[in-house]
Amino acid sequence: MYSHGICQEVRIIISTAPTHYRTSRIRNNILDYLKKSTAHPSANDVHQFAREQNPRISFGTVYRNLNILVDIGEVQRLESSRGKDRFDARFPQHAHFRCDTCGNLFDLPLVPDQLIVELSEKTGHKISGHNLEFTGICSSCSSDS
Amino acid sequence: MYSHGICQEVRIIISTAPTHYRTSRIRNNILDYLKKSTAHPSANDVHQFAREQNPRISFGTVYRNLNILVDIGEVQRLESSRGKDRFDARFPQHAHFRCDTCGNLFDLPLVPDQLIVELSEKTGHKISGHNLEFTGICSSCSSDS
DNA sequence: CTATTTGCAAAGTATTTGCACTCAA
DNA sequence: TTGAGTGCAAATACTTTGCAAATAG
Repeated sequence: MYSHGICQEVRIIISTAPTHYRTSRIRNNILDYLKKSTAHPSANDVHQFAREQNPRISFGTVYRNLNILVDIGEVQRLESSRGKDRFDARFPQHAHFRCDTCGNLFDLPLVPDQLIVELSEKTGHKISGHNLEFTGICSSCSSDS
Repeated sequence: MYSHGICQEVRIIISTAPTHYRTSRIRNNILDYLKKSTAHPSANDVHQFAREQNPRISFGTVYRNLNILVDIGEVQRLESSRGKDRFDARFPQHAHFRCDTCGNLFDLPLVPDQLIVELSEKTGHKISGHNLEFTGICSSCSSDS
């Protein structure tokens, strides 16, 4: 250990998160895409879309932007996808159904607001988000058999 | 490409899954542990528990057994955990609440049977499973502040 | 005996991160 | 000019898999 005098470099990093967000064309494009899409795209889907406009856009950028959009509440992250998150920017929020056979993700006509009020009252927890997924066999797959 | 005569080795593997399951002490222990636990253990938790009894039990074995238990319906896999699955063997099934502050997972008094009947009727999908998670700040964390 | 289960280590998959550079405000 | 955004590649975290040895029925 060397010491050349009494000066030392001291770095204290409190937080690496930005204090505010700037506008970014990529982020806006991603949000538009998610708002228009009904397919609940995965990060990979978003990446492919973004590359159609600018082939140099990287996975890192896609993931960072998706995390920011989730962070600021513009996008809902659907975590139930067995190792692959999906994203949904369409409101009002709703629940989803995943078909075990074809893998498709469908919207369900379940608006959880009332449930949330009831559960908050019963438990005392402040509920601010949800991730509601049902699974089974979709109507199309079950009529095929 | 070489051909030494007309004989070829042909392997057709239809499925690698066993035709039935044997009893396994490890698997039974894991199931007992999950039935008794209220903490919604992760695969890592299960591994640690299993190693208390036999330190040589590997992650592969734990994951394989958890997958089998989910497969045969003894255990519910909670996928909403941001990269880390958790497991629950307590029935009747229920919904969960995850605290964004302390990270704990709580049970919610929501029995989805009625919901499932309604949604099946409305959509025509055959709903057989679910993964219902709400998020926010738990009562304990919100009273701390 | 025969197919399942296991330990071990290596591979796989989805996501995050460090760094230097670019860009918006 | 300053801090946020980006591309790239490497790192991380969790889970699965191939193989030979052990084990249940």
